[in-house]
Amino acid sequence: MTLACDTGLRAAADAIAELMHRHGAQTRYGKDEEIFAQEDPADSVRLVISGAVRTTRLLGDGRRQVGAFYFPGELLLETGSVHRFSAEALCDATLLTVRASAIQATAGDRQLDRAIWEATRRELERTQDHVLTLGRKTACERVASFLIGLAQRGGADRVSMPMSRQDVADYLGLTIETVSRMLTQLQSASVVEFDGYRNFTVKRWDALENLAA
Amino acid sequence: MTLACDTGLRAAADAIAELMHRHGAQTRYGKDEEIFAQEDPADSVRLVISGAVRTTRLLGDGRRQVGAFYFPGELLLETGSVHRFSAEALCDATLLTVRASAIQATAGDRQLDRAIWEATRRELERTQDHVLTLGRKTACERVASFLIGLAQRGGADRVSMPMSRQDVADYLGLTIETVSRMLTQLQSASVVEFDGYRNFTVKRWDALENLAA
DNA sequence: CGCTGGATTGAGTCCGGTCAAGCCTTGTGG
DNA sequence: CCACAAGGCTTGACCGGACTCAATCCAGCG
Repeated sequence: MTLACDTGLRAAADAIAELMHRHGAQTRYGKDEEIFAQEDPADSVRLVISGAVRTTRLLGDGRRQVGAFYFPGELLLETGSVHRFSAEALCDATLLTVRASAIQATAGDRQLDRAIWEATRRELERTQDHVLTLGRKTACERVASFLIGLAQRGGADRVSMPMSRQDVADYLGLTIETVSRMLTQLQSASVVEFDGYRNFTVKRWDALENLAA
Repeated sequence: MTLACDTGLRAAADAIAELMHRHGAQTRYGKDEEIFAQEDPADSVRLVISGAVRTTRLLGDGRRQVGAFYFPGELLLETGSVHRFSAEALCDATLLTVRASAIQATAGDRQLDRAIWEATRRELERTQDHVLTLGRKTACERVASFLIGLAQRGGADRVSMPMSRQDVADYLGLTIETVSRMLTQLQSASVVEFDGYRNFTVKRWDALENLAA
């Protein structure tokens, strides 16, 4: 578990994927099915195989904040002993779950430590970016940043957006109406083009990146 | 070093404090002096001895987001190879700095790994709370949450608030005017009482916690 | 087809931002 | 020790971006 330096990172990622496939149990979840709940004991690491997942927290009066979205190949891990978020499947999804005890049983494997460390580090960096977005960006900039994030992770030209407008709103600290208006606006400006509610293509990358600030 | 109460955690915290005192170089920084800059190589871990520190990020057009504040006993570590934030002293401050290479030289010390891991875990959790605050809380709730955080870390009855209104605003995603109005409001409601700009006492804890949501 | 629930669109409101004085501490120099 | 300057903080008036409420649209599905 070392701070800097990227050598061996790929190997670490492979190590955990391999370990998870060896020790993990594969589970299918239906749309909106709960994967774990807030306050549940956090004793597992999960790898998304297919589909997508959101993590959420609730405020006493029902206000909801989406913490993050997870796509295939990404690790869903909570670092404490109790879940601070709940997690639900955005759409039908398959996850590979490994109990922390199984991981500890292989303790001494530095590559594994390394992989979990790297996942946590990435999570922290993503969360820090999220703070900047929520703290200092306008509605339009938030939506643009969000679309960029999706498009970058998607890889393909036509980007799939499996979450609802409500999920996007709760992720960006906005309302569904505002999200909808901004998407319409971006489309009118020919920056992106939607086909259906859940798929879009980036038409003008430079414009989108400018709008994201 | 005030990490939680887990077994061995205290020991881990002590381990890093001890290591830092053994290998670290103590440096003094004046008010607003830069400790490290965004984009600088991140090759050190720092322990705050006295004073306080803020980390900040800038958007292209000058909008500023404060990532976090660090007080004595807290570790200031950036997990990647390059700083994603800059750090400045809030007031005159003393820090103990250890190069990552010195830490790697003692690799094999699991307690040390553990301490850095715990610090990162805490950082992630604090950042996640920050996201909830920025995404879903009102101005008043944000300020109340912030005061609670300060008061809890301070310990004493009379809480010191070493950062400026601008720092608070940039931390909470508000303007100095709004922060000021909320503080006035909380004081009018006898929830807190300020003496001077930089010190306050919590008068009604229950009310403050209610207001923080 | 018609139903249903999510998404869009519109009108009006309000919270927090902006702009502009004015105040208060703190610090400096006489 | 006081006077004064300067910068940070507060307060007020006004504005505007995002929220609220409500009507309508439309894609997906039975």
